[in-house]
Amino acid sequence: MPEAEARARSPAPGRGEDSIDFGPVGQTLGFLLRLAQLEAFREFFDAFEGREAIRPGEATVLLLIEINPGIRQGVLAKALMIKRAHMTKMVRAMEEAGLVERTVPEDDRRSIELHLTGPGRAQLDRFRDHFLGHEVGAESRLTPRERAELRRLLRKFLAL
Amino acid sequence: MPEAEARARSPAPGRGEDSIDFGPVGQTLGFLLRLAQLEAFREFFDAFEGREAIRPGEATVLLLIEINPGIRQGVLAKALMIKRAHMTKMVRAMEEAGLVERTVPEDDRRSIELHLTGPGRAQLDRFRDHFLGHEVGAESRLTPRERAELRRLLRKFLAL
DNA sequence: TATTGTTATACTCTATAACTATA
DNA sequence: TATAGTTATAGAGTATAACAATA
Repeated sequence: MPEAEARARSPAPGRGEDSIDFGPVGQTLGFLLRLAQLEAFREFFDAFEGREAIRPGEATVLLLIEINPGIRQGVLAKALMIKRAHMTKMVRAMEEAGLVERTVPEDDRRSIELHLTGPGRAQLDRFRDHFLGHEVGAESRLTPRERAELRRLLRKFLAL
Repeated sequence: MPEAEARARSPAPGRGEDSIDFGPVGQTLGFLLRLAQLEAFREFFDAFEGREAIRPGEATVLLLIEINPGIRQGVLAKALMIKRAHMTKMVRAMEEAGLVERTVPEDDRRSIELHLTGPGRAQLDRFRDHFLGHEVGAESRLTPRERAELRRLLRKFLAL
């Protein structure tokens, strides 16, 4: 395996043979949030390794449609902070895959309401527990109390 | 301005005329970190609006080279959790822009050490205060104490 | 054999703007 | 005149693999 990039499963980003001083950069929320998000997604992909390839974005969309049946595309896009153009492509692909259904409501025929199909529900059932149950950062670093506090602070930051 | 996407400067992601129930998804760290990072970057770009176009990634690289003179490309890439191939392109562009200098050390002639040039230092001086001084989430949502605790938890999560 | 940086390729994500159909 | 969704295009970012030089 001469060039497998090794998927650097090291616990710390910059700790190895060579260390690095992050200085004041390492105290800015923007920088910390970026690294933390990368680390969280890496843990996610490691956890789903070998299983069916479901991406965080698509999984989230399915879960949100399930819990908000008939939600409109634009509302979903705004909630996930992605552009409507991107949401269109995403939802279209999921429609072609037979996972979601798109219907035009009578009261506003410009918009499109989203519902899960049978297969969509079935796929959700397959990954929901694993997806929601996978606790990021559970590997010793943060205590359960700290994880809860981190969630609380992020939700307040986001005004969720 | 018929289609300016309005840069949705709303305080909350999903709060508007239409609301959305995030359900259990809104309690997962991965989801919260992703949204928080997007929000942080949006605040960053809003704050730098109109000023010279410096991107967070490049600014971070300059700041880290300044504080770790002679740091090798690979070490920098690992610390920032980006691939070496991407770091190559980034650093090459910055070299062409005259901001950094790349030298081959005697003890390991495979590697490349990075230093700031005069112009690189000058550009750093121009944005450093604004970049480091810009406090993400300062707009009322989190108290200074909460921001400090958030930073602490993220650093512990990242083992920084 | 392994590692550092490089190049090339492809795919995802994102940003922007113009377009349509509705409102 | 504005809005919801669409389409097209371009640009970042990222992943992957193969390669040369060096260790």
